[in-house]
Amino acid sequence: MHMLYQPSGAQMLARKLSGIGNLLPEDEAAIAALDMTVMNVAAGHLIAEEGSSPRHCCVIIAGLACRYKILVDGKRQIMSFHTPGDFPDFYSLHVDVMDHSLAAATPCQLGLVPHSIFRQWVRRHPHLANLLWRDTLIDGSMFREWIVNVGRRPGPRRICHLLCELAVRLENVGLAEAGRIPFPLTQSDLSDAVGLSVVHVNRVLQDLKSQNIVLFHNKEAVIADWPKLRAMAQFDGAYLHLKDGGRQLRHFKI
Amino acid sequence: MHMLYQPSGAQMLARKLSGIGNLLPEDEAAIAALDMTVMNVAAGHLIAEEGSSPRHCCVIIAGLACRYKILVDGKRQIMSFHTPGDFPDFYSLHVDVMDHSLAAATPCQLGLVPHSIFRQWVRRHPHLANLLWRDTLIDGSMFREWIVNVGRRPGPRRICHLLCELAVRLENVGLAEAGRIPFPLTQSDLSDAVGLSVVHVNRVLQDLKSQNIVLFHNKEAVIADWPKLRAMAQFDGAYLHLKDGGRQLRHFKI
DNA sequence: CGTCGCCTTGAGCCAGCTCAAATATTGTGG
DNA sequence: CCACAATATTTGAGCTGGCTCAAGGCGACG
Repeated sequence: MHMLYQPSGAQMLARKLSGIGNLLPEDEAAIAALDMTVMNVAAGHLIAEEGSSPRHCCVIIAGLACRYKILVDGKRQIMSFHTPGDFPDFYSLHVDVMDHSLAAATPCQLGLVPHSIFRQWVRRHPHLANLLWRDTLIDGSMFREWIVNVGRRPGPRRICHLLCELAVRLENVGLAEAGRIPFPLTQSDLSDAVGLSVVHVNRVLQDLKSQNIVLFHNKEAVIADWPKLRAMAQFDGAYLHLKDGGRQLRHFKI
Repeated sequence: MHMLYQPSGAQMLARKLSGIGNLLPEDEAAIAALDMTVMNVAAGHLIAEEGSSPRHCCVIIAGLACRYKILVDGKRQIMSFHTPGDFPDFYSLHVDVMDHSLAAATPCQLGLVPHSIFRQWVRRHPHLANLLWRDTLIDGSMFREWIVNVGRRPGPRRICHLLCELAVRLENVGLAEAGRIPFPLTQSDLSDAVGLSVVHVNRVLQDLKSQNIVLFHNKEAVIADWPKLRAMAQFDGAYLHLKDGGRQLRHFKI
């Protein structure tokens, strides 16, 4: 993602976790010692399929992944996006069968970690285990906010809200700078995330451009007017539960 | 809830947990030894407020609770309902501040358990801890399905899906019988849960009645035609991750 | 330099909305 | 047990945000 220096999986994981809580030196050591198999997945390809039972969890090193379900009439609903540092199929540790699919929304680099390693962590590092648990609970918070978004916000607000969330989360792992975030999604992905039609999403985006709030160039979103975007979305990032209320963020204060 | 015999909080909790996994004898003992303060909350009253930091978790003993957020324009979105045996503010154990409100949708009886007790459990009973973690992850699964419901299903399907979920979950804790479930919600609650207007919900419900699929009498829903309701909802309960795929259910096979 | 995926635009339509008022139903105090 | 208030449901009518269908433009990539 527009970086020369490519952080490792362990580094991304540490960044992510220290964004939502404190890592003890012992936890940092455990993470640094993590031996993950690196794997590349092409855009659109499955990482874990609905109905399968993974034997490992993946940490996203680079790229953007998403969870989704496909309905019988072919409609798709995306339920979350995952940025580097996330470990979105962690829940397979405690839940036997995937009830949704996980795919690479863009080309992704993943680190695979066998379940057994994480189970060991949980046993040996209770503090780290609590932080992992906290992370899965924050995941739940994000789902709840997503429900609100899709259930009660009109189209434009919905899209703005999603942009706000992505901006804050990306900055939190050091992947956004100067009001500019990687934004490699197609309008069709976006529409499946916010529960609108592609055509409508297109029209809303044009509107945002014409109001000089967000611009899209070259797989990046340039957030030209963060206060306006935030206001339009009625965005309050408390639900992300970042350490210190996200005060360490430079561009996208929540 | 239309029962002469009123199970205790510990009993409901044990039922709930054994519906999603196996309890060891040691776990059952820990649950039975649980000393909770029983408390009643009137319909519509808050159990835990957005922005607060509870020092205890509550177990629902009787009644129906819901999580929701209120938007600045006054719209409300309900993100989940909670039936007896659930412990919906468990996440306050690992997340400092409530990012949504939890309220009694109907008169509720709650058992309050101090955080310290649950923390002790987690330390001393790793098997039980994993089951609690599993429960919070299943909560996440339900949120994801709720996103799909609100994001991509047309109104009637949405409402049917919610009814299916409630039916299965209530039966799972022994609170549904003969195709009949307690259904104490107002149409306004329902509308805030599915993201539709009250008027529209009313019309859909009338339609369901006229097709003889579900009838509503006296705070109960009589599911007159489960296969039809299930088909209408395109309901697949896999996401509830009940033990044995929910095969122990008698009326509402998932 | 063709082709494939994505974005854009136009036009007509409809599911679900809002507003408003009538009619149950439930709860309360006397 | 009744009267009255408050809450919930129902109905009608008109409107609109977002949908679908269909076609055209335009990059990117082999």
